[in-house]
Amino acid sequence: MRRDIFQAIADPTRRAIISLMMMQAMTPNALAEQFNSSRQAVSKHIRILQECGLLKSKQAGREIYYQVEFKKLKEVDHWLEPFRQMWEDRFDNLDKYLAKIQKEKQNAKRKK
Amino acid sequence: MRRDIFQAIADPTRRAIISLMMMQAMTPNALAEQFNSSRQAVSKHIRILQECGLLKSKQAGREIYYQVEFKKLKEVDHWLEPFRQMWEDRFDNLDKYLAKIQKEKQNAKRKK
DNA sequence: AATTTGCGCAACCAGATAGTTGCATATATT
DNA sequence: AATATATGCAACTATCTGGTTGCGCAAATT
Repeated sequence: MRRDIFQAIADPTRRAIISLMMMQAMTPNALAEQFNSSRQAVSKHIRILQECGLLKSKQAGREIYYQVEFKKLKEVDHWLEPFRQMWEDRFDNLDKYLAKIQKEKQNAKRKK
Repeated sequence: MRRDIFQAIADPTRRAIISLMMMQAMTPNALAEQFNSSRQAVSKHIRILQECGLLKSKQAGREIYYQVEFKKLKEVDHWLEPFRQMWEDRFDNLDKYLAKIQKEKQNAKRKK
């Protein structure tokens, strides 16, 4: 069973959960009321988010408050890091690359 | 069929493809050689990446060069944006929040 | 012209996933 | 003590996903 953060945020409902819980911890019931989903469906999402470390919980009587562990999102941010400069580069190197390939091929032919 | 960028980068093979193609465009065959996966498996990943706009292609003879459209990754970056300050905040507001809830409940009781 | 190569497409399959339903447990409320 | 509430867990189901296999087509090589 894969259970990494990329997998966790792939689901739109789970992303919505994270957004909803940005400012405050919430209980499963309170969360479920915000969606059309059933409590159990939401609970399953909570479990997945918790298993990958994106949520932590705190029991308060019979209620359980869940809170987002934002630090975990750094992993996504870190993965994006090397690409950040790429999407700022204006130029399109594909054409240049193809031109280079083309030239090499012709050189190879010539040698034969 | 869901086909958004979060779904696309959820798969580790697809993330590896994006990383591999960071510096240069590649053909499906060249890509497949870098993995244990078959050409068809890789081709399927390529299709998914293309469908969500993360790859664009250019035919060169019978070969097809694919290149990452890094700008598309901005969408992920943008989603992370509001959380960025959260993971820098040191303090844990869950305990404060619970204390507040607790106090409110006791006030409610007292009124009765 | 015949063969090889690079590629996409469609059908099929096993395993994962999201959701539902039903049940058990512990804490509040009455 | 009896009931209501908040929650988790397990079983079941439909759908999605990643992979394989087989095929066809177009470009390159012979």
